[in-house]
Amino acid sequence: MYELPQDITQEKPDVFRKKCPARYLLSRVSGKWSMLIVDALHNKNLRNGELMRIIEGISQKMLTQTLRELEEIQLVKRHDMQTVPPHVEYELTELGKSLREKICAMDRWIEENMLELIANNPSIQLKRNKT
Amino acid sequence: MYELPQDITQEKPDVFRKKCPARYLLSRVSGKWSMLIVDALHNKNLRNGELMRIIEGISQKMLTQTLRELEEIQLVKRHDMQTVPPHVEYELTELGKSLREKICAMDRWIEENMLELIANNPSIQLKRNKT
DNA sequence: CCGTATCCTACCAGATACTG
DNA sequence: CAGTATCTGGTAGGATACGG
Repeated sequence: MYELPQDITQEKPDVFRKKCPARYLLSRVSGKWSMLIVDALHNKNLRNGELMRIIEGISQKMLTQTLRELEEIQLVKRHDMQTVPPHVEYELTELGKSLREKICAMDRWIEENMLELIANNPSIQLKRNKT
Repeated sequence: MYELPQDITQEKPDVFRKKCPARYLLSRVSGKWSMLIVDALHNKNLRNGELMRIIEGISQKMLTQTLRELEEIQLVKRHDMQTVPPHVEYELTELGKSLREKICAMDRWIEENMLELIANNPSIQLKRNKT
């Protein structure tokens, strides 16, 4: 899906090109958990447990893993208070806050158009994933 | 990830709730191929082969599969011209065009901020997926 | 040209148990 | 509280071959 480009700086960013870093970033950002985490962090910093409670169905493993990935691409900042018991907060970076606008727009759009999207589609109401 | 709600109509759409259809729709829409296909269909109808050429790296299987899923949730309309050789076009529905705005906003944002996102991250430049 | 049908594999992600 | 570590199965998705 994503291959190393010859020279990143001289390449025009383009999600349609499989060798472009933009494609890799899209796959990271568009993940379901990524979008939900960024959405959840909209107005305040949240702790591990708070995120677990807000995002129903996410596992501890996927939460941690996704947070680390979001940190890596500069969207989330991790604040470890170095206390006992541990207190860690996650915060959106400026870049993250900027992206959040786009993600929230999508999430809210989906919620607003939910009934229309599943209209005449009894099959969707039958689909269920485990967990 | 997604479970059947007791009664869809009386439920407030909420992507954070795992039993809400909005969660299922998000997972469909946020898929990497889904977003690229909707993005690609922005200003004109496209044929199977054209989509294959525009979206580098997508397989025939995933293209067809994703198009069928987008059809199912009323985002894409399939036009079979019933000719020999076959001529099939894909078009965004009104709902699809509405969503396209949100998706394009995300894609363009990623492209514009690509260099900043991978800054200080030589590791990302080393990551590569097969294909 | 526009697909379907199989087969097969990697890895995504859940379950569970353990730690500072 | 906020994580790691390990095991495992399911499935996303690639490769290939065939068909109208």
